[in-house]
Amino acid sequence: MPLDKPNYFELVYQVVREIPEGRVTSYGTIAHYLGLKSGARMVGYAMNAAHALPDVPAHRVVNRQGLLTGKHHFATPTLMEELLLAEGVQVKNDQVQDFQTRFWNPEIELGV
DNA sequence: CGCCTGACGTTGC
DNA sequence: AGCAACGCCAGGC
Repeated sequence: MPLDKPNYFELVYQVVREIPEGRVTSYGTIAHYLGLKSGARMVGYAMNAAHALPDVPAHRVVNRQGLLTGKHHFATPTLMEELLLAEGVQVKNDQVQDFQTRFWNPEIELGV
């Protein structure tokens, strides 16, 4: 793993990697957890590069609305939806159902 | 070296 | 309550 990239990406990867199956979280939450106040975009940006890493389930990371905003960046626009459905996450019209219930908070799950 | 874009979020109207 | 604009930061051209 080349350290040419900022630690950002690795930090994000670590958190995303800790996301349990059937659970989802938001970019802003990860950003806030890492201290990237308004770096929600950066998290999504990191996800873009994360597509190369197999242990980074980017499909479990959605926006604040629980909407699959990044599905278009996957191999296929339906892959993200498929993966979530395969994990038991109900997805309707590119939107995660029971998002609030499926929400995974790193600050709580990881113990801050 | 400077401008534009981008998997978001928040605030204002 | 819905829509628009701004802010933040990094990578690509």
